[in-house]
Amino acid sequence: MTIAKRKERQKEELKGKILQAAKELFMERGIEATSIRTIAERIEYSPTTIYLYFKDKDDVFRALHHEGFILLNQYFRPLENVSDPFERLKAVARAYINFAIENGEFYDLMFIIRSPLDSITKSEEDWVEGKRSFGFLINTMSACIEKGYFKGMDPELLAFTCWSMVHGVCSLEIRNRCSVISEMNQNDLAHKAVNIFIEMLERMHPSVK
Amino acid sequence: MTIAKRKERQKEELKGKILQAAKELFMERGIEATSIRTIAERIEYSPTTIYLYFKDKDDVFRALHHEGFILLNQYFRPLENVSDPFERLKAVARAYINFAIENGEFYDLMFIIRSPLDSITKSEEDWVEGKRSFGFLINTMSACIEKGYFKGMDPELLAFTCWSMVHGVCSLEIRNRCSVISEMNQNDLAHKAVNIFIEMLERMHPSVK
DNA sequence: ATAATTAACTTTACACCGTTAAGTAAAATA
DNA sequence: TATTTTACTTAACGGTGTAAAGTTAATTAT
Repeated sequence: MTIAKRKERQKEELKGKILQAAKELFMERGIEATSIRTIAERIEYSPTTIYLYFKDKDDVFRALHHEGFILLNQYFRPLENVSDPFERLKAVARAYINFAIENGEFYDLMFIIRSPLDSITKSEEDWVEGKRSFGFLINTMSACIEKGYFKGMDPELLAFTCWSMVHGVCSLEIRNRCSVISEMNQNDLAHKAVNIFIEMLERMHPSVK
Repeated sequence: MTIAKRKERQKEELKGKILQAAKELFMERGIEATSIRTIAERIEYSPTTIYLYFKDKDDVFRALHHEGFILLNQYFRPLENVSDPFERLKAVARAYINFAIENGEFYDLMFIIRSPLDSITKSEEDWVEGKRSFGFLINTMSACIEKGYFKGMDPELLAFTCWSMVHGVCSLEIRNRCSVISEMNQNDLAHKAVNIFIEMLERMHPSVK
């Protein structure tokens, strides 16, 4: 029966190789240039072989989408040690932006692109990493509220609002919509905008009023 | 020479028909399903005819992109009558969201999609409508600052921050990233989030401090 | 040991896409 | 009437995702 196990392992290995090639290509050349055929070429298999391991192209990118959220959660994990919830909230915002800047293609796939997500929200099971990410934000927000920040507000709604703002900055940056801004402000624009947003959050704290 | 004029007119007419067909298709079925070939089919010409009127596919969508900004500016125009700058700022935010909700495909094209913009920022000339849109926001913001709001802040940076937030909400909505939010909050999520943001802006006003 | 079955992969093919080059028929000009 | 120009089409190239059928080697059954 050990021979069956080896086969199993080999299948798993090839699946991994496909994913690895897809990841490399889409990080090197972007998602647009990553086709089933180019993936196949890189691993030296015929294109249709990929369909023995993945349902369709979306299925490949769904796997990368999943990896993206694991990576994002790695950005978040160290922040669990920031004990003050409001400081943690600010740190989350900054970590999120750094993730976006350092992993533009992943960010695109996870939060901007249309295709593979429709099938994800239905499949639920691998979406758990996504929920963990947003969960961390909600928990942080709830802790803030418990500590007296943003009194009387709905943590989920407030978390979404913060996410929206930070996502807005990141997606405008990634999709090149920042050219309307004068050159003087272009540098570090994302962080500058988020600093303003954080300042707004600070002013909402009762002690500042 | 009147015959030449008629010809000129007819050429202009066909160009208009192409654009109209493209617009219909992309509003009905989305940009993905709007190909040169489907546009050609709808106007009952061969696909290659389109290339006699537009440089390439991007050129077609650049024209629609332009139309989109004209439409957005129509949402903004009535707000010029709102004399109080802070009220105007709030109205701009709401108008922007309404535009996005009521013209999802246009919004996608104007603020999310990758393709046709790279060529736009270079061509400048039809980008004027886009500049008018953002200019209106900046002017409003400047008026706010002049009136004592957001003291000492950079109007451009603050305008960008506001835009980011509102864009974040709209793009998460359009690209279906709101399913993490509980059903209770799903209704009118965009406006709920923006209301929170506006509340933050209000708290930044010195008189509230 | 030989025959039948299954697994892993490839070849071929279909229907789409954007785009270019060559061809055509009618209209305008010489 | 002959020539050129205009407006358009046909055919074709190289790309895409994907399904069906074919192939070859390994495994299992007799």
